[in-house]
Amino acid sequence: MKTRERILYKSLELFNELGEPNVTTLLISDELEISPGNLYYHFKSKSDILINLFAWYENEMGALLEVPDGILDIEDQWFFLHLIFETIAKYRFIYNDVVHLIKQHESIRVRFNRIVKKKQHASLKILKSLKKEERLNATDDEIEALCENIVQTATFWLSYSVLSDAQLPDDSLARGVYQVISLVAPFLGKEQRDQLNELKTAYL
Amino acid sequence: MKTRERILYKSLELFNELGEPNVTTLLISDELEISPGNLYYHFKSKSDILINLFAWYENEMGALLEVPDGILDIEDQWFFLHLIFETIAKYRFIYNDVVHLIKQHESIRVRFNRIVKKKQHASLKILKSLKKEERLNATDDEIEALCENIVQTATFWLSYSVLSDAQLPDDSLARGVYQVISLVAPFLGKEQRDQLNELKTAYL
DNA sequence: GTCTATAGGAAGATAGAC
DNA sequence: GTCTATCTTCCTATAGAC
Repeated sequence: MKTRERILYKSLELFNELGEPNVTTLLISDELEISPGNLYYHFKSKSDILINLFAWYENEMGALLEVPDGILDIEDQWFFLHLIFETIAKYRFIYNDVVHLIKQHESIRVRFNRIVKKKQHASLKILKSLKKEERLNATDDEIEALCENIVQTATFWLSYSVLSDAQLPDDSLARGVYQVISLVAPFLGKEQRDQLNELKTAYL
Repeated sequence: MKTRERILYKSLELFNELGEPNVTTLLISDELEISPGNLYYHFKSKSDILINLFAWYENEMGALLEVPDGILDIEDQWFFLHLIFETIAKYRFIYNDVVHLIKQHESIRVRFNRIVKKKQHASLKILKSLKKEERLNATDDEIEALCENIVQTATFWLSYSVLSDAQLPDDSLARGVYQVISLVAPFLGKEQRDQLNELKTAYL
């Protein structure tokens, strides 16, 4: 692996573990056993590293959010949400720091906002096709509020779960998925609510 | 107002506006037109200021969470939640920074966690009495998941709403209250769902 | 591409006079 | 209680040799 890439991977690891503001360029270079000067040969600033990592995240999450066409079964939703949560976990420093990140980098505010909009759009799409298929029983107002709650929960579940347990426990992804589906469940038919319970016992 | 108090109020204001890590002791003293030395006469460190503000928050939120006995009507819930959201808004630097705050101050982790537990306990209490009165129709599993979602939404709604709008808009508190009640609504009877819609048109 | 050395600056905190 | 002056430390970033 080229040095440039090694720097990015190590930064991601350290940002996630310690939070971006607590990771110095010196720490990154130390951990990689290269000189700080070398790091600055590859990146002109610490922000530069951050922006590059954000671009990674943006691409991965963006790609995921393209596909939610024809996701109808609870199991498909479970799987889809799990992929979303994995991506969030992979770049959790962004989520833990959002408010600061967007305050300090206007460009990130715009781009992160675009992702949030895409998430809302994806959930709306799924909910509307569920309604069309008469599997979901909800008014338009209810769907709108539900949509916001889904995205909000997906966005901050991991931050929330860190509050109780210092470490990120293994099952907290599955738990997040379960929480999101619980939001939709009361609007579903009996059959699908039972299916959710099965999934719960299987994964939690 | 004594200098000590003025420092705390100004710090709270600046922490909320800029985020705690971006507020220096020099900035605080500048804004108050006192010397940095004077600030350090009253507080032995920046953390010391933070811990004091956290204690304020802890007291106010703790007091609020003592009372949710006999809250049954949607309107009472609306009012109660509004008080909660106001307190969160007042100390929003804590919520925007939770993950860092608890990583850097173990004592805050424990204390914030205690508040979260109290919040869960309060919602559980309300939900259980609603069920007992047969106004709420949900299984124990559903109530448990609902409870988590309520607290999660209440905790991070403000951070979430900052993502789309740079400023905190006036109605975002009411919007947060509405989102939380929307979580409960599908488990309520028709009469109370209508009541929620009335409240929505009244406040949003 | 990589190193060493160091500039330049900001932030937290203290000493001592008034 | 409050001020000025200053110390120390830490961090980002650059210069210049190899």
